[in-house]
Amino acid sequence: MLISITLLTDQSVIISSMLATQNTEPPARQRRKQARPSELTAAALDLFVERGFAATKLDDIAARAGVSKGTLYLYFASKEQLFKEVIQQGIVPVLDQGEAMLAEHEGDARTLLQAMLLRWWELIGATELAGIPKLMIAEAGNFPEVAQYYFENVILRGRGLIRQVLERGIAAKQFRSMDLETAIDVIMAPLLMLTIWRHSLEPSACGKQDPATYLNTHIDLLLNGLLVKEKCK
Amino acid sequence: MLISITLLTDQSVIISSMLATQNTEPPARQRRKQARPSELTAAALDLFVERGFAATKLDDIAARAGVSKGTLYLYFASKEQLFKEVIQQGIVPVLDQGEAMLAEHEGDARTLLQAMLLRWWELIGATELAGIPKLMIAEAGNFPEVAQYYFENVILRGRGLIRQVLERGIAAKQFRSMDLETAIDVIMAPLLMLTIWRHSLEPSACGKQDPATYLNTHIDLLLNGLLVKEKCK
Amino acid sequence: MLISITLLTDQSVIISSMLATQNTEPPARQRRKQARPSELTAAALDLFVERGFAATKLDDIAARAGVSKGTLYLYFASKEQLFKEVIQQGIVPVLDQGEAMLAEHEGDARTLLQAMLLRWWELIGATELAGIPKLMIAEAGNFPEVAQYYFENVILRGRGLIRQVLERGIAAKQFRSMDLETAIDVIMAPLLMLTIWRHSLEPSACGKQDPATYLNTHIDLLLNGLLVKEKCK
Amino acid sequence: MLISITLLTDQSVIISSMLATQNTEPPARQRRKQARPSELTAAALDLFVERGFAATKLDDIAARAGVSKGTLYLYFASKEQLFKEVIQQGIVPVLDQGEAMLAEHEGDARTLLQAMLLRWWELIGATELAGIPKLMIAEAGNFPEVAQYYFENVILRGRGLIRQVLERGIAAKQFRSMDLETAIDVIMAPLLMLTIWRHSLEPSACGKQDPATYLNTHIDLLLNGLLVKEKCK
DNA sequence: AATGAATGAGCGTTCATTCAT
DNA sequence: CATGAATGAACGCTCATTCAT
Repeated sequence: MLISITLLTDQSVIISSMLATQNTEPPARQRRKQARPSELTAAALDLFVERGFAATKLDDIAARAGVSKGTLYLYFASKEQLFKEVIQQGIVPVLDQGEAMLAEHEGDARTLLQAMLLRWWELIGATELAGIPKLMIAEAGNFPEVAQYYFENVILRGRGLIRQVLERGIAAKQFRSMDLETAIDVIMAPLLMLTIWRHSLEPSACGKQDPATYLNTHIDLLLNGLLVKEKCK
Repeated sequence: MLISITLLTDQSVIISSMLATQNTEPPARQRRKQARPSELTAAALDLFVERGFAATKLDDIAARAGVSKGTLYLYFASKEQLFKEVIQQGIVPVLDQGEAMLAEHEGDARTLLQAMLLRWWELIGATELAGIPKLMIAEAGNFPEVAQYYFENVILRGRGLIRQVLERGIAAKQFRSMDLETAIDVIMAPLLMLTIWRHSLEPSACGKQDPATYLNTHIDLLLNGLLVKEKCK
Repeated sequence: MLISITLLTDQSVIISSMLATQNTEPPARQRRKQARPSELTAAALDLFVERGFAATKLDDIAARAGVSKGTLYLYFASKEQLFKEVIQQGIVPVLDQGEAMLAEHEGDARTLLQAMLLRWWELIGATELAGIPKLMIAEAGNFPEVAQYYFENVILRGRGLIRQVLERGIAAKQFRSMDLETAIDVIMAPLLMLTIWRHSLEPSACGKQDPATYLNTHIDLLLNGLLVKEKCK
Repeated sequence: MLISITLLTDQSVIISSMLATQNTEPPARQRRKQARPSELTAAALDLFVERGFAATKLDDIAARAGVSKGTLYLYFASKEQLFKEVIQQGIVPVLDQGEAMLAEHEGDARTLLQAMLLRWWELIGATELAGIPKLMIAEAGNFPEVAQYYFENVILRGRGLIRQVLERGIAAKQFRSMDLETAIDVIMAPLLMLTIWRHSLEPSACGKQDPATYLNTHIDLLLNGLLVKEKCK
């Protein structure tokens, strides 16, 4: 446990530094035609997350992106199509990175699990992509086709990553044997809730502690549990 | 752990029986005047959860409730007012029960924590109220006033219940010392995610294990952690 | 020819009196629900004829009918559906009358032909229905389905009426033998052009003679031809 | 009549040969600068006739002409201006030819009338210009200024041509005396209806006889009438 | 109380027109 | 000359809200 605490402390530093690394601007101005679609989806993502699909007006998306309403239709056939591309183009690339990371990683399962959760925070939780889970949850009922896509290409793949880590740890007798699927839920739920929270009720709440502490405590609890360990005499 | 397992097994039975206890029909037909408003909010809740506030038409709510569209305006001044009452009347009463339960409970913190989570499932997770968290998350951005109300009267009070249990357990040296607020998050997040999941992506997903197993595993992991305990020689 | 002239003179009187018999108002005010659709299609017909389908705005139709734009959608699912009903409900009933008339008529073919053309003028040419041929011509390319319907239920049936009269006259040696289909065209074209003219270029033209004279001259030319008859010595 | 029949047979040959003389391609590729405007109006005419003015998009015109949408504005100040030029440049030159033909023609009125109607078919009815009457009819209400122009420069001049022929025939005792204006209508209506028909409902209709037969029968009926001539003993 | 016909402001979408390249 | 990205006014259609019955 002492090691663990020390490690966690170190990670706090790492996480904090990660949080500062965001939004590097594109270098020059050869934008327009190429950059436009992602500018538009970025604006749309913000507003869809903030207000939901139906309550977001195309005028507002266009205004936020600094274009006129008609311009949206040069790039997306409809509001619904815009929604689909917001989801698809937004988060799928991240999964590729995650799977690459798992493949190349060496080392014990515990360290790997920590690294992956931190990486998730770095690539999703701390970026604007963090709004997608809330958005997808809110709109799944209205876009079952997109929900299906999201389930297969984001959720299943993401769970697969965690599952492999847990299996590796159980095989190495590092982790207890457990119901894998539920364990994945328990691991991811606090992280997802954090991103959901930040895009929903947090503005109506009072103070909130920093994510670094949150992640550390979550990982600590996850690894060691709530109960006081029996003393070894 | 052996004790724990036994207990969990027992709880499975309890939970399973709880899951069967739902949807008790109102006894007779003295409805109309008194029951109307709650029939309308019930219909509205279903549709708001399924489609979101903006995408739900008053026609559909009226149709589901079996009345005409104009009738809604005999009971609610506007669609927004209907939304507010759906939230307020839906979930606040449950908190009263929870606080009463905590006040009268005696016994060790571990048992109390288990009992409260099971009770939460019984009163919220297994009922139609389980849709409210998803709904509130989705609409908080559009109804900050309702979000504020929800935060103060549902979230803060609910967290207070868990916090007291944790404090009791820490004081009795049954629980480790930890960051309380994060611990509350970690405890509640999987349960909340379960209800959210059921009202969003689950229809697009394949099979899902039963909630009893889920709750048991969650509590087990929560209490004991992921790591293999060091052997005591 | 002397007989013919006398007859034509009489017909002028008949035609003139026919022209005065129009638009008898409905007696009472049990209208609303029943009368609304036909009020709306009447307003739509006027504007569709005047401006064409695409150039007619729903606002204008609603304004002319004295209702709001939304009201149109209580009776017609779309602008296109409104167009279809304007055509179908407008002119098909008239064909029923025409076929009934033919069935009961006795007498020589020449008189019957004259009577039918006059009847056509009375029921179509002199009413607001006269706008439908122009409308259908202008929009056939955009609504092939409606055009198909119009062809089968209006044009074919109408031509059938004329064809029977011609066949009756040829059998009785009253009419010359001729290519029937072309003869039908030649008979109807001036009448159709008259209605088309009145709903298109007439407002841009100067004076125009009265329809009674027009019909008389047309029938006279039709029956006797342009050439001076060779004297019989 | 025998003479007449023989003549008509000859005319069938003439007409048939005329029908084959269409769509002569421009010889070489000195196009671009000079030919552009007429390429654009030709494309516009096709689409205006097929769909009407309002329902024709500039994109479609540009696409059919093989240019970009912006290019249209290098030659026409607006869509409305394009419409005007389609009408004006399309049909006015033909009237010049007609008037020239009348001036130089010698011979009896009957032959002249036949020749003029055949010529009309050759220059208008059998070419793409045949779409203009339908177009003008459909859009007169929306473009009164163009309608006025069309009336004065096409209709009045065209009627004048026929009127002179009729007057010549009446003066020569070849034609009966009649109401001239109505006679012009009766003569032209079947021809106009033929062109209108071909650009509107014909695609929705079944088979159609050939124009040569149609013209012959029309002229025969026009000259001799429907009634059986009284036998001369 | 309950209805449902009527309303009209508002939104998604289209398309004639402009203009920088 | 020619392009095509961008615009914004306008239109079809929706739906929360009202009110006469």
